[in-house]
Amino acid sequence: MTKNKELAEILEKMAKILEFNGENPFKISAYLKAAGAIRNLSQDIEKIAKDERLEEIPGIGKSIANKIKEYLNTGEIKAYKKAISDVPEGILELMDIQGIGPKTLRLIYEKLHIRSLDDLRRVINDGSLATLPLMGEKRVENIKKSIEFLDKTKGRLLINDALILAEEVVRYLNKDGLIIEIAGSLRRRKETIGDIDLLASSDNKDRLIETFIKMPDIERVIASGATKGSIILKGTQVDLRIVDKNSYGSALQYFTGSKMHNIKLRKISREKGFKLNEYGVFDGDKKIAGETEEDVYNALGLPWIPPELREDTGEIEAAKSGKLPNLVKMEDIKGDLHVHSNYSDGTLTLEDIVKEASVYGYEYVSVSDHSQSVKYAKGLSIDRLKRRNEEIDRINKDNNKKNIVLLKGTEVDILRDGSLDYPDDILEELDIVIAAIHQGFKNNINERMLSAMKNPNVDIIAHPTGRVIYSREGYKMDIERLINDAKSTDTILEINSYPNRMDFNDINCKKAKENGIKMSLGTDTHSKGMMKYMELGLSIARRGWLEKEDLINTYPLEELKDKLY
DNA sequence: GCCGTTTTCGGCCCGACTGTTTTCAGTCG
Repeated sequence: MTKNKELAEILEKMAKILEFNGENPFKISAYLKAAGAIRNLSQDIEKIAKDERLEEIPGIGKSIANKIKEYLNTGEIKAYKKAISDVPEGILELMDIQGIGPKTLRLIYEKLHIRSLDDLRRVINDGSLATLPLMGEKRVENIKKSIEFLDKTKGRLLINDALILAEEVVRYLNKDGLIIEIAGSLRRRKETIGDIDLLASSDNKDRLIETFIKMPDIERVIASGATKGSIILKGTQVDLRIVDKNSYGSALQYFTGSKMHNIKLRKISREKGFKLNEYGVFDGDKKIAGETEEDVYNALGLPWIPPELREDTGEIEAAKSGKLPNLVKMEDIKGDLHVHSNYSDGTLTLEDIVKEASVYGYEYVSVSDHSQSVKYAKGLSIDRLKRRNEEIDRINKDNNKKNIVLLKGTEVDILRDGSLDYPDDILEELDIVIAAIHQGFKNNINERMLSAMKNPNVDIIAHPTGRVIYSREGYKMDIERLINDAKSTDTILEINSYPNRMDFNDINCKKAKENGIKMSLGTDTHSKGMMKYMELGLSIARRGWLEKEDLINTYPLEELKDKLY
């Protein structure tokens, strides 16, 4: 699906160029909408183009469809090539600076011949920026600070880091019976978060904003008004919005987004003759909903839609026709199928694992230690594996009354030649075999994974992910092919939710589901906090529209056994 | 540029905050 990504990026850049050229704003949003639609596609754009179905994608019409076809056929888009050649290199990145929009950019380009970030820094320092119309001391200062902020923060926060920061702020503000919660992309549980949005309801708005903008460790206050505050905290922008109780539901809906989801809802609202904003649903001057999110959706003739689905990727249509998925929930999860013990590189003893899992009410946990050749992760020799299994047997016997079963598992390495790191007779003795690559990242990843999947002892394939991989150059895996291979070999795909290893993301989940592939949630936990990681994994699954039956670790133990061996 | 149960043109979601100017344009989400 690399072409999907490339095309989405081109269309987004086109939108920026159009914006710089002061084109019709609706044309700009048309490009952005098309880009978003392609980015969220669970199908390969090349396949759709081949089937002549491009224009069936909402947001893609004749003109953009032709550009897509041109790109797929020739590798370039003439209109794009021309547009980009008319725009000075480096000017587009200036649009990422908070406080500089298209009008200002055009102005500084024409009056001061700014073409790069360095140019901009120069005119700030020599004072010429301040001489422009509508440009005063404060605006220059804000732009200066925004540049510093841009330099300092690289990219977006991973969801788990964003959650920790957001919860910190909520804890700090949450005094005096306040209603406060996380909204925005964090509530939708996106893998990465640009900024943190919080919504609150309070009798004393002024005092809450005051507390908010005076939090310790604040780097900068961007805005503070009567109902809204915006700060930079630890390199991340945090927005707080305060509304009255009777508008809380509509405000929560509004600030949860996504933008595209909201735009479509407003459209539906208009079609019904209503007006929808963050204060409620209005029929003329009469407010007909707003206190809860359910009310808002119901007023528009829709059932409540889970935040994780609100991306305008078909959820509104599904809601209309009563076909929303019944998303998998935490209470459906019967166990974790990928945990490391201190036999290999984890810190938890087998007893610790049982103890923690029993708190969550799990029925089983698979102990999936590394195999013998992964020396840096204390991979288990066959001897140590046997000893670990004996301990598991002992613990299971003792724990009968607790109803938790430890499964004998392994995360067996796929070696450089595609063979597995334990002989078949050893693998046969195990309950669950996960195969994964930890070495030879440059060589034939897909081929080696396929050969592992063909081994009847392999139940689950976990693909290489995360820090380990991204730090090695030349790593290349085709996830499209992985999904096809899993399908042809009837192998379960692991959704690995260890922080930073979430490249088997929601879009891939959706695609795998459409191909009828079963998946498993494996947290890859090495220390305390299994549940935290499981929640992350669950959010990927939910964003991928997965239902209970799509995940094998929602099965009770007996059914799981049938499924695996 | 896209779109259509007020269809092939004329719409396109809606409001808060800032800074500069004095009534509002620009930016953001």
